[in-house]
Amino acid sequence: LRPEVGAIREVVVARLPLYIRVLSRLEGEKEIVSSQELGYRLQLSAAQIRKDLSLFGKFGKQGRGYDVSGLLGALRRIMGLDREWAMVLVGVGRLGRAVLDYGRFTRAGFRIVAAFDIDQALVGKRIGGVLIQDVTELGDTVHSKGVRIGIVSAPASQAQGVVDSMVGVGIKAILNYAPVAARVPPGVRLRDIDPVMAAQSITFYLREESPLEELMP
Amino acid sequence: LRPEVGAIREVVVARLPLYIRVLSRLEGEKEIVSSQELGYRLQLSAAQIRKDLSLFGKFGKQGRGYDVSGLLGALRRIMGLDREWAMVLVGVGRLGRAVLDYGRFTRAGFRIVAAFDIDQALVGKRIGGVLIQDVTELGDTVHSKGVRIGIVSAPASQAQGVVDSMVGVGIKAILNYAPVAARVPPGVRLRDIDPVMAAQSITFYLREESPLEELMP
DNA sequence: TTATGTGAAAGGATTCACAGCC
DNA sequence: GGCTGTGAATCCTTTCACATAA
Repeated sequence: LRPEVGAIREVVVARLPLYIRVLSRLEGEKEIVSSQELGYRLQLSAAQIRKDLSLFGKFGKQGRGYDVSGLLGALRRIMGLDREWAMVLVGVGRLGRAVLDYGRFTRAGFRIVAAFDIDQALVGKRIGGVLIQDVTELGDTVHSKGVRIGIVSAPASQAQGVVDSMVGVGIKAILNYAPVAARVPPGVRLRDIDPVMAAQSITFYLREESPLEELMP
Repeated sequence: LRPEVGAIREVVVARLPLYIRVLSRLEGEKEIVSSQELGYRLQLSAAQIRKDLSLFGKFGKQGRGYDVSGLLGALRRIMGLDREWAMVLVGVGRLGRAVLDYGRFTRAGFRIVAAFDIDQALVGKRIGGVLIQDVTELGDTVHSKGVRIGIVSAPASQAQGVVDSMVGVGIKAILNYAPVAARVPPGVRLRDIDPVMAAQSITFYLREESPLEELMP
């Protein structure tokens, strides 16, 4: 078993942070956990969890289960979460300020090291301890601080442009808060954060009135 | 072809809001769009889009494509987005206030009609025009206003309790901003909104240092 | 006895490829 | 010529079920 990053499927990678989240909560509470209990807590099957973990190694002991803090540490290392990650944020409007004020990134090891905007009234100020710079300085900061993750909190109309600039200066991973389907070249990863889409994906199940057939052309 | 809500797969339902998002942006810009162009903009295959849409009816014209506003309207009706949805929010801390201030829900047809907290210092105040009530009044408000969607913005330690209360008073869909794997009974839909997990799911691809093999037990 | 790790089987989702229509 | 709608084929994901180990 020689796992290559490319051999691990994206669905699996997306589940590991879930495992990390429950394990963190379990740590201190109990030493050992079974795939069954993890599955119960995450509403996943026990087999799924065992198979996911088996892609990266043999972490469990038969007849017992998994060592909570051992597994947690291993998953953190696998995901690259045993270090701090620097991020830059572009777009210091209302949304951008909320993101800067959001404490959970810091607690999880993600540090926003600089923020950018085109509005000269904002440039030079600090929000949540972060200096706001002019967007033209994006490249310099990204290079000098070795940043690889960007947060787009610009308005929708400017989001693609911001994404392009980030890609241009070498950013490899983007969290996009703008409600647009941005395009990125291969090799750059994009994650959309859009609470409205989450809400919209749920109303389908609430509209048991008017059956679908009536809506069909 | 008689589509039943239950026959439509969840992956498909999750994509429809994406289609709605591009179509809204396309509306006014052009009249007709092909599955090819939609696929290009969303980084999906044209076949995928045609197959998804075909589950709900024949919306396109061969040789031409899809009528942008016609398709947009149809998808909105299918998703139940041709009406306003009332929501309640529980947990008016920093995060809750940011959600209340976030204008996009309103613009998308989701109205937060009431907010709840246990902190008596907050009860009676208004944020973004929304009255903050004591949590004990949750049931009354949900019933009198016919609310079916809840937003959990309480601290992690209280999130499951809030979810349970919401379920108890008849809420059927929950947007969970708390970083916990909450459990809901069958029939209640839950969507997690967790920017930190989004960030964590991306670092795996950034850590090409230290190959996975070295991390294996 | 209990619970992992894992091939084999089943079940879903996506893509192919083409008939049919504009 | 161009593009949809759709069975068939492929690919991917999840579950089953059991040998294996503590």
